[in-house]
Amino acid sequence: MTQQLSEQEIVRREALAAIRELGIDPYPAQAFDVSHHAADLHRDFDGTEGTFTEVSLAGRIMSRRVMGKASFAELQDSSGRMQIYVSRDDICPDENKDLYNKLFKKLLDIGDFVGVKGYMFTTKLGEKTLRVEEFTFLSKSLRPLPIVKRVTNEETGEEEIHDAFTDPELRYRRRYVDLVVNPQVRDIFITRSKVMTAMRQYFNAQGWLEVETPILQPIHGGAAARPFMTHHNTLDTDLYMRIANELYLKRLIVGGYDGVYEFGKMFRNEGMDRTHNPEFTAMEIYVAYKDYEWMMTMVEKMLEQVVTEVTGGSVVEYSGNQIDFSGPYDRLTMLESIEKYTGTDLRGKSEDEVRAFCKSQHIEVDNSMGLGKLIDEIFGEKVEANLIQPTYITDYPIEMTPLAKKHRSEDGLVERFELFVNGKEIANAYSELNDPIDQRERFEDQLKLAERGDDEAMVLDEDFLRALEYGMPPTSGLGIGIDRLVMLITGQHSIQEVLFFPQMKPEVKQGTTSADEE
RNA sequence: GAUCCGGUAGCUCAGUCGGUAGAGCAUUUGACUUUUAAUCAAAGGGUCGUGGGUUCGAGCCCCACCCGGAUCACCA
Repeated sequence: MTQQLSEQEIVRREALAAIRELGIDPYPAQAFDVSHHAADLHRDFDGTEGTFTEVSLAGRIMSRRVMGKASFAELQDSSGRMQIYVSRDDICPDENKDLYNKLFKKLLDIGDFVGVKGYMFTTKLGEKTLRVEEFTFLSKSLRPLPIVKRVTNEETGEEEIHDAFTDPELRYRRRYVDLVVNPQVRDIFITRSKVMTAMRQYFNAQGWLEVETPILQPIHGGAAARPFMTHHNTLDTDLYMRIANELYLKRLIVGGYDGVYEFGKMFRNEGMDRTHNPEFTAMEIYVAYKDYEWMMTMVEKMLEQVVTEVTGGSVVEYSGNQIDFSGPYDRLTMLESIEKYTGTDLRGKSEDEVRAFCKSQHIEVDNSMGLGKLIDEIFGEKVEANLIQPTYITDYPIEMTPLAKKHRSEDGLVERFELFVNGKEIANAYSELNDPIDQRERFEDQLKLAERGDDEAMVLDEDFLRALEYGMPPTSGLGIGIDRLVMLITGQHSIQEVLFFPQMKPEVKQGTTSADEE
């Protein structure tokens, strides 16, 4: 495959060859010993001469200002940037000045990796700077990076960004470039990692076990969604990419663990938009001998701790709302929430009465909708968007929740809650159904839905029923959409901003014609 | 899936009424030993997303398609 090189790419390849001609390996194998990171030096060096005299840094050259025999450059490592001062006679004490005159001034490009050793000082303009005594070339960059310039406006004191690398398509397709030039993007993923670490620490401290369960499943159970299908050649059997791991985690509770949790990718063959990616991360946890009321208390404690550990406080700003994750959170049953936001109490109402209410509220309904579906529609239209502060909605209609236990006192409802924040669901939990006979009937109800054409109805999993027949303790289970939680905590409005590599259509290469599909 | 917006130099963008393709940064050459988007002088760099059409002439108008974004519908 031949590629058309731009002028700048040709120049960089010529520089690569010239570096080799100087006897310098542009891709040396040996390790470079790093003593500090840029952020450490900005924090710890107070300007006192004679401190920080043996400092070595490594990273990319991000800018360079050459003034004859002396130069300034910015070196960027994983922590940030440090200005370096390079003087010809410092790095070339002998007669041969090639290292400065040729390598540093001519052959070095923005994006190249270098290692520098020297001592810290403060320039007359007050910037902490590393004066370089030893300069080591570490890796050549053959493609120009986008040049993003940040400058502090002297009048307003605000940071202005020039020539920002903002095109979403390029940013997502070349996330590595995005991460190099946009530090705020790097920070989002650091926060994402911290969120997951803080959750793990919370669960591990309770003695619950982190587990892994199959991604390739013969039956796509545990949720209502269209799956991806694949095929195992040796077994000659079709397999599904999991849409949920719920049924496997419950099998582990049957097996005797007190608590199990899994952070896992789920795969759903459905539409994509600002809040949906075909693969996404869910955290599911199951704890024996507990119910959904206990789970609500656990979740609010856990989220308060996680948000506080990650952000330094319990309040997060999102879409102009101050969202406070400190518990306890409001708890409303679904019917109470509808009464609160519509003024109408639907308790004890018949399906026809509820349908008439929908029409009076201009909510679109059709005759295939049962009572549970109608109530869910009203909730979605009238209530959901109002739930800005973390709020538990409890006690859902039984029809839509085949894996939850029937309510201990309310007919037609199940012991389920969802946690809403900023008008969006971020967690879903049940007192888990552990009655194998009831569970079989619920699966059979789902089969009837499937026969009526519902391609998202849940599939009957005979082995899961067998596990329940051996006996499962009363258990509460919870799922949290990690991507959406991270969106909230980092203030992002697109799931693509919290996934390193969001799903994209394949890049089209020029000159190729794609065969017609279908 | 529907509607709207966008795709022009390595990057960010401008491009008037349809009449020779523009700027800043980046790149190249030169000057400069404490710069701060360094500065100064000069130069090179384009299949205007793809394919058709209208026209004497298309970045611009028309049609189709590709990619992306936003909104809506469905879903978590």
